[in-house]
Amino acid sequence: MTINTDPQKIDQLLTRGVDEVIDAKNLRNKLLSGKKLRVKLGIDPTSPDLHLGRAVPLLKLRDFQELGHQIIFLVGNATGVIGDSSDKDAERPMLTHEDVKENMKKYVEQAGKIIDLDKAEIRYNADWLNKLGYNEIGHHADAFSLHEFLQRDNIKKRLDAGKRVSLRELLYPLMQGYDSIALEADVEIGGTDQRFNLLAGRVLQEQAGQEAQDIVMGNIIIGTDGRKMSSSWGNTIKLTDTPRDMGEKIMNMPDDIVPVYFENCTRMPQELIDEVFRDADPRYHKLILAGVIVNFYHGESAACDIKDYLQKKFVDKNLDVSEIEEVEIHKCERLDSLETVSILMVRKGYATSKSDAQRKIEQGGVKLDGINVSHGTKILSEDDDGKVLTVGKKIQIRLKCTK
RNA sequence: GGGUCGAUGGCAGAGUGGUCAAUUGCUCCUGGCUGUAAACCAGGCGACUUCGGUCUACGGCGGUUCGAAUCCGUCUCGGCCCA
Repeated sequence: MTINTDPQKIDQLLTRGVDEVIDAKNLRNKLLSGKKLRVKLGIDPTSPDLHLGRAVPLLKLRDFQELGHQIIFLVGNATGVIGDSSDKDAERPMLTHEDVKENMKKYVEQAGKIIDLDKAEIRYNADWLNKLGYNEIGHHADAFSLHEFLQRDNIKKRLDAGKRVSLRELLYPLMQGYDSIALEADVEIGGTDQRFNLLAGRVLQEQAGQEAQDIVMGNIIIGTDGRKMSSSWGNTIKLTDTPRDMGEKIMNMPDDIVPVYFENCTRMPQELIDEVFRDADPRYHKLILAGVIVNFYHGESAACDIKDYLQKKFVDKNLDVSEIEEVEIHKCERLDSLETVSILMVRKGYATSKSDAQRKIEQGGVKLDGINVSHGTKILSEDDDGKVLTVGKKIQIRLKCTK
């Protein structure tokens, strides 16, 4: 495949969703030269699902791929065990190899929704990192001073707060940096929180006699509640989310982060985005955004369906009963009857425990066909077949009773 | 290695023998308001329950006591200072 050197495309590549490029001039020239570049993105399998935040650099990787460059999707099965604390304000616990292995499988598959895996180089950094000995590690470590490490903002904060900083955490940048040597990377993509680690790659590559990689730092997007997107906050949109979940999360997000998502999480042309924002209605922006994102991850027909659904649910507010997710009522052997509302809620994860379900009911948060479920434990009956159960503002299901 | 302080619910952080399922703040949840969200206001926030209660929980284990998050011993882990 030939390398696309269209200057306009290259500009787009170096700016959209990008916070900073090092060394911008050098990278631009390389891209214009028509040379096929080796572009690396590493992701540690620290949680089972990729989310839209992680997808930002993946989309950037895709941009490179579309221009014809060799992309490398690096699974951090060695770095994942050590754990990077770059984006954390606390020490990250070491994971077990089993955890990492489990997460790894799903990662590659999910990444395949964004990049073309057939043309990508998929690598695992345990293949080289776990072969290093103290001799080499010592050599790498000598390229950095403790002072540099301590100057990192999050490390400094933790030290000032009297929190523990493990020596292990010093190893992380060395590992990520060595990956670049092993892969002979020309470019590395990462989030802005990765700055230190990304720069470590440059230093180590030069130490090893390679040309230093250029760095493309993608924006860090915020979560659906306006805070930093993080799996532990539960404010992520996961790539594995159903179209409906994706759509509803988007409709419920704060208005002012919508443009951020357009820029970083989609590749909708800027002119079209401007067009969308000429309409002042935030709900309209969100509807479009939901459509674009669902289209990308779930396909066109899902996107049409979801826009229709969201329009009805959030704008027209007259959702057809038939469009509400159907949940089957189970039997409850202990009660010798059908299950109760609270058991159903716990089973479906709408409440964390029966006590929690009971509280929601008592507070008037649970309705059956628009009527508050009364105190005590409402036992469902066959008469409830087809009735709509609402829990809070967001959950709505239609009950189904099979005889 | 020595000294010293400390470990409490998702987080922060009170409590220092019974009135503690544990003050308070944040997060979170529910209701109200709103086009959604936010903000704001109100309530809630261990589990189970026949709604009388019952059980589990203040780093682990063991002890003192009628009774322990609180006292003692020991172990594990962390901060700070010294070497």
